[in-house]
Amino acid sequence: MAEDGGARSGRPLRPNTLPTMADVALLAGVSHQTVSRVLNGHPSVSAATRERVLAAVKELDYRRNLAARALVTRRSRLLGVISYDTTLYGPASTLHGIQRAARRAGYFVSVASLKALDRATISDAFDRLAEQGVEGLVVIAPVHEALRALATVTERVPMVVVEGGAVRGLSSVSVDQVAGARLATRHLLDQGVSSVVHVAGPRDWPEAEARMSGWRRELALAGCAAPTPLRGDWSPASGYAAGRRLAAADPSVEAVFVANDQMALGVLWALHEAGVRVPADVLVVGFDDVPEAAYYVPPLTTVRQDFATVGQRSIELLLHHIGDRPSEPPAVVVQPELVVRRSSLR
Amino acid sequence: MAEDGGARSGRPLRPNTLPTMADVALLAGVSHQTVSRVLNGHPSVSAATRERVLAAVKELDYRRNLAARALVTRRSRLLGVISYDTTLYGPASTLHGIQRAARRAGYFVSVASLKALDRATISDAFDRLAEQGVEGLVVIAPVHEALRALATVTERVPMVVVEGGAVRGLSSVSVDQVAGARLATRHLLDQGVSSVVHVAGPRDWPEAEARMSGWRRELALAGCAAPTPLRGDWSPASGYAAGRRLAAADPSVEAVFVANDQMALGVLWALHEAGVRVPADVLVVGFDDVPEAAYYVPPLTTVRQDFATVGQRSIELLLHHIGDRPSEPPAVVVQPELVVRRSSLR
DNA sequence: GCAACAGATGTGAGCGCTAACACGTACCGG
DNA sequence: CCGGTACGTGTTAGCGCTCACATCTGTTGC
Repeated sequence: MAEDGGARSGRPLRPNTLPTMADVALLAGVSHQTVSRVLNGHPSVSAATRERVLAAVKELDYRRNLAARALVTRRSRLLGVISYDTTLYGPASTLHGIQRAARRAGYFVSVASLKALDRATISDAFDRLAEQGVEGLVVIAPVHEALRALATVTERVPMVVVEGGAVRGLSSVSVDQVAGARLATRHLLDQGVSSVVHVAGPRDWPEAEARMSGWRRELALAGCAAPTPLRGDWSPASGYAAGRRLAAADPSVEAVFVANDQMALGVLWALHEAGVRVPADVLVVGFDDVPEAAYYVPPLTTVRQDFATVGQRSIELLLHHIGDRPSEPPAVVVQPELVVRRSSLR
Repeated sequence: MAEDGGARSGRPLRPNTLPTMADVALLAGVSHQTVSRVLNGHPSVSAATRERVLAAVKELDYRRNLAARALVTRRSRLLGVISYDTTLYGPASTLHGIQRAARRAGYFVSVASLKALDRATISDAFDRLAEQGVEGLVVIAPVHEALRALATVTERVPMVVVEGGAVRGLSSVSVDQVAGARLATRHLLDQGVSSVVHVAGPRDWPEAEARMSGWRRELALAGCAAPTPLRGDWSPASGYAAGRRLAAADPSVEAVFVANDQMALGVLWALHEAGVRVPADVLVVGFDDVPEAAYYVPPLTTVRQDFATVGQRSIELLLHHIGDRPSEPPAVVVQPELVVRRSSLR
């Protein structure tokens, strides 16, 4: 065991350079090809040779040069991810799921985290990933514009779109936003309210649109007219603004379905500030189930999205594409789940 | 302009293969070396030739093969990041800062996001990054154990540690946790309370220890005895548990300094549930300034850590190391900032 | 008018690895 | 006892690129 990190016992061919297969081969008294075979788990290597090679690898602290490997195999073992603002809980969790699934499958992940979603930015991100030789692409593209930009990328790289709504020809993974919104709205109606107000996400976001349409559908089913939704931008600040308008304008509001938890937090605070009690006076439901939602004041009823599963499924789908399986399920839909807490219980 | 993505006009040497420099060279009527020069911005290329080459590049939709480039230059232009749970706000923001700074400097980033911080996991992550040929490493290592594991990695890869406290020989970037904690404690004392209780983070986290010692120091300066701190694990749930104990045990508690915002959220809810009013009965201060903190009930006074700057500085420091500048500042300290909101104002 | 030079371009080698094939040696049946 | 068939191992070529150097212009100085 080479526990003394200071003294390298092997004599590399050239100093000041990382050891190569040739160095290992020399030390083990075999050819570099045999070293390669050992490292790649090729069957036809005798146990004794394998031992000797592994010992040499350990002694030299040798590690393969993946660039050289990629060059000759024409496979980078790299997957690319294009994502919007990985600081947010949703994308961050999805990305985490992607990373884990990719690693399990023996792939690396290269991430391009964008601040904007215009065509130039996306195309630049794509170029960077293409140069790295990514074998496939996951696009966490929550905005219509991004998908339009992507459509102009006429590359032959397998691609999976996450949370972008349906796109012609592209396979996608997403949470059933409409179903989630209906769950939330239905739940509020079940509490006996006569209607439900909606604080929506920004236009141009398919997720926001889908949640809105689910809310509309469920209200229609219950025979309620849908009031004009308020618009936010996902931020707590915008939720706060919406909450203030709600509290000021209309004392008849009985229930609010907010398009995400962060905005719901803003709404809760605005209502609290205005002396409106939740849930006694108004019921509130959010969307996402961020880890903090259970400790909001009051604990927030919300729709849980399993981002980890979304990430995992997107990699599974992508790997199928890379494997050239001809016809795969073009779309994977993950079902959301209503998590009931006090904010919606009378 | 090749606006029609469907028709590739160039005739690659081999079909079914991405175009290479040779293909571009052929089309432009120059040598592959000239293509290389154009792409690398080498000065001695005539304007006319450059134009022709760029046109060929565009027509073939050519992109460099970075693996081949890395092989010959012996530079991967890749930086590695080892981080703990990139789902959390702090690491996610830091990572984002790192990515941006790295990209600006022309580097790619490969991330190993760990779920555990034992030696085996860290060493595995290190192996994966080393195989990729990372030129430097940023370790977001919030736990003593990780640093110990890292110390056994006897590699010659430049390394910067983020938020790990001081480590012998390793340069580091961190927020001045002690100063932040003192700011928070001082502020509470300034409100006229006679003492401050602390809900601390887990043992083995240097950040938690530093915040605790800052709190101790400031209390000592004010001549107060420091009560035994409560321990949490950073989660809202653990904050809630601490809050309940606080509310139940001691009606004399006037102020609480909580080691992070998530736990503070749990504390706030526990106090609310117990009928303890914040800030009327008890003052609360958190740490981090997550985006939601301004909308907690009540809005939370907290200590802002500029994670983006931390990420950026860590890359700057790392690049200095890679550039073989002999003696760089071994440690960069970013100053935190107190953000006063209602939870701490009588 | 020719050496000296600078700028623009081409040529060859080789980075570290894997794929394909060639080459042993041992063991089998006829 | 020889051809076949394993199996283990070595040899060679080449992935796509950049580096060092060679070459080939055209321009300048004396």
